[in-house]
Amino acid sequence: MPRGRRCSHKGPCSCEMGNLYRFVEPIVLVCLAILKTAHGYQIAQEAEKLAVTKAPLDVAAIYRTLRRFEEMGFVNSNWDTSTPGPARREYTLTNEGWQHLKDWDIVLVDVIDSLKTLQETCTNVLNEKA
Amino acid sequence: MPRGRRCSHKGPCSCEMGNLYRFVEPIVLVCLAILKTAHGYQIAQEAEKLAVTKAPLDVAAIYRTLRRFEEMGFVNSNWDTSTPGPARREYTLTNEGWQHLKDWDIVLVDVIDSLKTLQETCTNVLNEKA
DNA sequence: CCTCCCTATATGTATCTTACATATATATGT
DNA sequence: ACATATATATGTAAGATACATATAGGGAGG
Repeated sequence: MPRGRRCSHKGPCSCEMGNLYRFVEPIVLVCLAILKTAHGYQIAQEAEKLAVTKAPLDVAAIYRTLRRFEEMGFVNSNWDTSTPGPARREYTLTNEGWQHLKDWDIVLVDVIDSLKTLQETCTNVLNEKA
Repeated sequence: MPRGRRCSHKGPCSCEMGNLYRFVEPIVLVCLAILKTAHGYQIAQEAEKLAVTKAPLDVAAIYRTLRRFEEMGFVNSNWDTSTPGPARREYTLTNEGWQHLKDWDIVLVDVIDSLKTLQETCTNVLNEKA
């Protein structure tokens, strides 16, 4: 989001801080792991619960991530035309996809730990000044 | 960092996960708040303790962030030629800069909270599969 | 003197990611 | 007929990272 852009969320918001990483990749992986088989639109809805910022994930980013995952061998897909409405591309995780989720789990633990240190340092230096 | 790039860090690493956000902006602000007055190179060294990923912050990103902060009114700067060696551009936080740090503190708390939820969900779904 | 390294700032640019707009298409409700 | 929900896909500008490169002052060692 363009820096300084006004959004509808209350208080200082991640939306105004520039293009913060949205963790689309691990969120899509977790949603697929939960749903076992899912299409993009369904993942977009499930992902709202897991969004890292106050803004919902961009569906375009989700579709592109899924296509990239398929190129990388993390998911398999096939068209589902059995239901009424537009056709759905159904995705399921491969073993490589599950492994990638495991890797992300480890990385997330590291990132959270580092962010805690940063945030605590931030609070401390603000308190010292006041 | 290019996706899948090998790095020297042990185990699954944020370096291999694509261009993860490095939180350069809040890190530079915190370093400035700690050091009161500092130049870019000094911030780069202080920032290593606070880096969110295993890789140190890109010094180029730090210099560009400082110039942008000045445009935005978050810091003031002046050249320091009193010491031997190359001239240093000394930065100090303005009141607006301190306020921006406060905003980042709030955003970081939110982001950490959301990431915890994501990571816990990740671990749970991995355990359920195993 | 020359080379190497550290200090210090700055720019160039390819790639990645977000943000948002837009296009296409099927089906349902009013 | 029209709006809305479902569903996927592409286009593109702006933001951010990753890494290379350029410029310069100063100290250590051969």
